[in-house]
Amino acid sequence: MDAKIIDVAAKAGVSPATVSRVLNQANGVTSKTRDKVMKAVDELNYHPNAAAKNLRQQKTMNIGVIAQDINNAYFTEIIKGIENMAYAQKYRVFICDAENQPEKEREYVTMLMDRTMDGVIMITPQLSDEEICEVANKGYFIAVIGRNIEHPRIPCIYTDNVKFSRQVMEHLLACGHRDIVFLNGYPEAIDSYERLEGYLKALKDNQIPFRPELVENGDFNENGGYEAMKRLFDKKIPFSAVFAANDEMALGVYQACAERGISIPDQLAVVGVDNNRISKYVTPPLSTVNQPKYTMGAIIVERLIDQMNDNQYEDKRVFVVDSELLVRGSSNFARK
Amino acid sequence: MDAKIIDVAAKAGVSPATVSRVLNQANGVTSKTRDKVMKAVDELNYHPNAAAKNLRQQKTMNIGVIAQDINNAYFTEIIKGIENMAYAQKYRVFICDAENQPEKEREYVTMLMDRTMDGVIMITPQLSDEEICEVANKGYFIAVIGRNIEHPRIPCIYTDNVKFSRQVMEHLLACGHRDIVFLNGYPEAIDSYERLEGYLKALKDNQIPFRPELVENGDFNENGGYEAMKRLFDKKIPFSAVFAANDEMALGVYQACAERGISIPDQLAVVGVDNNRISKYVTPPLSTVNQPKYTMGAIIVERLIDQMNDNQYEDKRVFVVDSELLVRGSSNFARK
DNA sequence: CTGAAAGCGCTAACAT
DNA sequence: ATGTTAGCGCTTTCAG
Repeated sequence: MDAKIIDVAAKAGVSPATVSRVLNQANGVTSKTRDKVMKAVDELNYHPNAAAKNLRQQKTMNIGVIAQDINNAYFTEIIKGIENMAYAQKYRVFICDAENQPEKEREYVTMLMDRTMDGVIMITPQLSDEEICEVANKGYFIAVIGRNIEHPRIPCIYTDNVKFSRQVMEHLLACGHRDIVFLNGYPEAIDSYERLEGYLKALKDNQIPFRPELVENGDFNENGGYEAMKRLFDKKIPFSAVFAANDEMALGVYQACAERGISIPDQLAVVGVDNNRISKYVTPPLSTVNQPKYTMGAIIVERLIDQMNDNQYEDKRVFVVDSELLVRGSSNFARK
Repeated sequence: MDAKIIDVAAKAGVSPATVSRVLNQANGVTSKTRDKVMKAVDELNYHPNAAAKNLRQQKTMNIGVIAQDINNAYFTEIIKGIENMAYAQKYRVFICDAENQPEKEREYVTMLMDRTMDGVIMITPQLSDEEICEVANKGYFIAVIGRNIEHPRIPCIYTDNVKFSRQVMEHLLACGHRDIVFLNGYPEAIDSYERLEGYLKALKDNQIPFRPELVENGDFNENGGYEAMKRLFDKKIPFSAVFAANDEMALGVYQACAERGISIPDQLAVVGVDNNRISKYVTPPLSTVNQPKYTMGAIIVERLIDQMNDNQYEDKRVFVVDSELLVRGSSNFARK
C-alpha cells in the first residue's frame, strides 16, 4: 500500500541510501539530488516506516508517561511540561493511564523491555522502590516524579510534603485555629504519609496535643472528602479548620458544608493541596499549595533525555522543588 | 543487552520458529517443548522486540487517541472508555495531547502514515473534514468522536448539540426565565455553533425575540466564562439565567457572581454542559448536560477495531447518542 | 510437531 | 557524492 524507500529511490533515480541520507542527516548530498529525492517523496507521499527505522536504529525516540490517573489535573499539568520539552528535542510523548492500578503500571513498564519506548517517566507510581530499581538495573531508562528512589540511574523530582504541610498548619494556627482536622488521602500513598507527618510535626512544634479523632482518611477524590466530612460531623466534636491532602477532597468538604449550612471560612477554614485549576473558581476560592507542576515535568524529561543520550551517571539526579502556599478566601479569616 | 529469540531458542534447544509459536498462537506445540521454551524465556527475561514484530507483522496493535486537551475532564472520561475496551481486545492505547493546536493534531496523525499506530481516534478534532477524509482515503484507519464526518470509512459518534441545547432552554423557560444569556465557547468550534443554534431555535419556538447582546463568546475555559460575565454585567442589561456552553465556563460565572454578591440560583440561574466531575461538588451543584462519555469512547474504539480487522465497510458507521439534562441546585428555582 | 530460511523496510559501513 | 549490501529481530511459509 504505502510507498517504500526503494520506490522513492527508483522514482528519483538514486539509491535507497541516498534517499535515507536526504531524509536524515542531509549533509553530503548535492542540492540537486536532494531536490530530486524530495520531489519523489512528495509525489509518492512517502513516510518512512517507523518499525523498520526503530529496528535498525535500536531506538524509537518515544517517551512514555505513566500517570496514575489522567482524570486528575495534577497529572495532566505535569504531562504538558513533559510533552513540550520532549517535543523540542524531537521525542514523541505517549501518555498511559494506569487508572490507579499497579498491574497496569507494570504492564506499561514492559514497553521498555519490548523497546516500544526509549524511556519512561512514572508520576507518583504505586510500584515499590524495589520493583522500579530492578527495571533500572536491567539498563532501562526510567524517571520518577513525586518520589525519591535511591538508585543512581533514576532521575527523581518531588516536593517536600512535610515542609509545605507544616506551612499550611502554621498558617491555620496563625489564624487562631487549634482544632484542625487532617483529611488524608489513601493511607498507603507516600504523599498521604508525608503530609500527615507535617501535620503532626506542626502540632508538636506548637505544643498542641494530637487528637486522632481529627484525622480521617479519604481517597484523594471529591467523594472521599465528602464522606470523610460526614463521618467527622457525626462525631460531634468541635473543629474550626480542615487541612485536606488535596483539592479534590477539599471540594468534597465544600459540598458537605453546603449541605449542613456551614459557612466557609467563618465557621470552617479549608485548605487543600495541588492548586487544581478549578480551585480558584470555587466559592470561596480555595487556599491551596502550589507545586511547579509544569516545570517539574520539563525538568525531569530533560534529565531523562540527557541520560539516554550519554548513558552515563550524571551528578544531578535528584531535584527537590519548593511549593508555595496560596492563601485564598477559604482560610483567610482571623479567628478571635 | 536484551535476550533475543535466538538466545531463547538456543537455551531451550529448539529453533526460533518454535519459540515464536509458543509465544504466539501456542497450538501445534508439545506441552513438553512449550515448558522448555517458557523456562528459557523466564530465565533470560525475554521480551520480544516490538519493532521487529511490528515490521514483520505489518501491524502494531497500538491505537492512538488524539485529544484536544487532556486538562479537560471531558476528554479524559472518553479516553477511559477507549482504553478499557481496547485493552480487552489486546490493543494498547496511547494518548496524545494536541493542546488545541491543529499542527499538533496533524503531527500526531502522521503516526498512521509511519505505521506507529494501526488506528487513531480523534476527539473533537480541529482539522477540517477534508483533511481527515484525505487520510481515510489513503487507507488509514481513523475514527472521530464529537463530530460527524461524511466518509464511508470513518466511524463517528456524537451527541445532538442542538437537541440538548433546546432541552436546556425549555428547562430555563419553564422556570420562568425570559432573559437568558448564552455563553458560547470559541465561535469556530462546531460545538459552539450547534449549541448556539439550539439556543436560537428554542427562542424562536417560544416566540421570544433574540437579543444579540445576551450572547457572549468565551473559550471553553473558566477564565473565559469569568471575563464574559464581567462584560455582560458591564452592559447593565437585565438577565436572569445563563446557559454556558460548558461547565468550565459556568464555573467562571460562579466566580463572577461571587464577586458581585449575586446569589445562584435565586438571582441568577446557571446551566452548563458536559457534567464535569466537579460540577456536582460546587455550591450550589451545577445543572448540566451529561453525555455518556465513557460509553462513547468504548463504542467508537470497538467499531474502529472491527474495521481494522475485516477492512471492509460495515453498515453501522455513525452513532448519535442521547444526552441527559441534569437539573441541580443552580437552576432549580421557579421564578415567579 | 519442528526446523530452515526468506524477508518485513530501513540505515550505516564500506566501496567506488 | 553516491551506490551496494548486510543485518536489525522477528514471523511465517515451506519442508521434513
